[in-house]
Amino acid sequence: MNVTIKDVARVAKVSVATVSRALNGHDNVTEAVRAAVLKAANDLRYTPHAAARSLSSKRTNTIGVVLPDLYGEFFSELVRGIDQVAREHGKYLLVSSYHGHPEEQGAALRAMRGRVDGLLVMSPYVHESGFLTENLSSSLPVVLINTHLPDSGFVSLRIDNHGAAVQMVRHLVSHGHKRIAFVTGPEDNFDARERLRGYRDALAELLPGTREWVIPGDFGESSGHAAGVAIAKAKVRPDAVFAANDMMALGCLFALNQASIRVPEDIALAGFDDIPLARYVHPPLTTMRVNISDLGARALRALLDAGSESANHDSPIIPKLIERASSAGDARSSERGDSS
Amino acid sequence: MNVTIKDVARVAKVSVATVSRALNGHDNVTEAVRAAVLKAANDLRYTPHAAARSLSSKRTNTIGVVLPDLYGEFFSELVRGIDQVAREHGKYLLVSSYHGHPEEQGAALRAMRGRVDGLLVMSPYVHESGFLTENLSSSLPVVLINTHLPDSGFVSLRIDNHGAAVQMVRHLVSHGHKRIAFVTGPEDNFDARERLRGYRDALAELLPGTREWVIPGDFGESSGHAAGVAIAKAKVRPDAVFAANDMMALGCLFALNQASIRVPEDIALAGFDDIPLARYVHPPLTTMRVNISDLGARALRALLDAGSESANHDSPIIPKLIERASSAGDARSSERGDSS
DNA sequence: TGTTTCCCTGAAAACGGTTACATTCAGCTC
DNA sequence: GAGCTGAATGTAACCGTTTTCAGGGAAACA
Repeated sequence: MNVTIKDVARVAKVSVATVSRALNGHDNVTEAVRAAVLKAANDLRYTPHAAARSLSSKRTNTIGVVLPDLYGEFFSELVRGIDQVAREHGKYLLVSSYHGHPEEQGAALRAMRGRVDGLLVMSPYVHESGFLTENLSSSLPVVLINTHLPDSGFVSLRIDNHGAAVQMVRHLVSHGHKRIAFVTGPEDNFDARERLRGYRDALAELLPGTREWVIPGDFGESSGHAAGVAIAKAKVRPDAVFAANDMMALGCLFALNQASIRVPEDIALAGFDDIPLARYVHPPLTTMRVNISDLGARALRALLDAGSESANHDSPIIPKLIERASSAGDARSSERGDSS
Repeated sequence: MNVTIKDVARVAKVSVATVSRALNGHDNVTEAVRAAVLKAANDLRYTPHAAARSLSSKRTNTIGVVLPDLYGEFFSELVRGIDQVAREHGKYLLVSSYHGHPEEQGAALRAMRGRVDGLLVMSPYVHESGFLTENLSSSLPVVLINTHLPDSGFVSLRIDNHGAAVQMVRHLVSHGHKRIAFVTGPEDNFDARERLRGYRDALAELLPGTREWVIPGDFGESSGHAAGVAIAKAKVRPDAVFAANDMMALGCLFALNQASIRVPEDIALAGFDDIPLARYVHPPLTTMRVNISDLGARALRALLDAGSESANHDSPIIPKLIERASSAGDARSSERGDSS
């Protein structure tokens, strides 16, 4: 059996209430008594039982993080940002993933009851919004990350995918490209949709009358490769290809290489995300950098701020254009790694 | 206020004890009653309060994961493996990081009391073993990951860094290389030490009489770059460079490129880890692949198996040699990405 | 029909804290 | 010195479950 608050009380010769007060830093405790309690607690190597504490105090000091997948750079960066803020505030992180299945997500969300003080939820699947609202109805404070859930009333942090896509198209156009193809992400992914929408809007604005050129993709490298093959085979090729994420851009790059199409001389190429790989491939990839750890950090701050509505959490994260050789006029000017 | 078991009991017109039994699948409950309880619970959208439950049942269904850093590929892969097994067993993951400071690690470990049923701990810092044993003394089952803690009695999963380094040196030697330099990792890192030891042992065995050539590094890309610069400046250059991890190998590669030293024609290069980047650089990097998610999965399985000592968790994870162009005799034979 | 057995159900005691409320006691005031 | 005040401490209720124990009723048996 583990040592409980009663043991500490007995050793310190005070009541459990006093022990509780002393350890929690309440001010209505004599210094002498507090010292005695602390000493006893130390001697006994006492650690409060978290479950008991949260049962009576209704606080867990734990934040639930529910993500669609614990995979890859995006996830680790997001968690890193969240973790940083969490440790600043002495909070714990209960992470949970659901693999696409909405029921699983619902179960994960519901099981958080009594475990956490608040919830960080990311759900980029467009069709799941129903499930989401249904399972979030509880009284827990929630902050949504990159999740499309209009009029839900939840605080929601998002990336300005639309604006970033516009920015990228603008960049390509400014380099003289006219026929710009776009490789899409999964249809049910909100980010992918927004990027596509940005591409379309920018095209309409900057190159009125141009026909859009949309190639389906799924965010995977191989779908990018397929897109590249399709482009290589096309009678009329685009001047530039804008892929909805970097992995597809890389797949596309390989396909173009195989077809002996030079990047950027023959076709310019751009991606989205700025994954670490992007700067290392040849030519280095022009892309939109998203500060993911910042997204996570902001999300948790917003959650902890709940109540004080002062902060304007609604301003989206603005990705930053990272201009590298894959879209440059001069392919020789390559960017090197961080070690320079 | 949230709906409690009492509400369910009232609606189902039974006692709370019966509700508890019915919901937990005990067999001493009439089917009719169970159905009524389930219906009531469903209607009320009842979810048991986790803290209360674990207070009385002494089980939390949560596993604590204490890692040195929530950063990068290693972390996300490890957690992915752990998460997979966790969801298979309906467990939750409470993750916590400590940033180098041993006291922080101790605090993180102690604070897990009453929160988790078991602990997965990774602590690659050699000097921390004292703190570790001190804070792990609790009655929690623990599995160590890649942590050097001799004779502690804890189950410990590890990567065979020594054997893998030997394997790599053997590979380099078999390609005719005689002067093989080694770029080390941080001194207080156990993996780094083991790899260095493997390099030394292999050298002594395969090339007796050869002097070792050890260049300090810290696992960061820039230290690899520095090592490359040093090598480029050396009067007598090595035939091959074996870096204790891939990031340093990449840094080294850039430095060699800058110095117009060709890889692998002039100097062969090898890394360790097989990070995704490794196959994309030019030339693709020969390295040792470590199945990190498997490491995580095995660790959690070992933890859940605690008691049934049948499984032999002591067999280390054996990394696999991934032979790519950076160490090949013929630099032209390059390996492409996954999309092929 | 009376007794025994067994199964289902309910009452209540944990679990380990926090906290509202009661109590005590020292220090003041008059 | 009695009465008052307020701070320090103790007592006990409560948080929402699980689980032990006891009770009650039906089925089985004589």
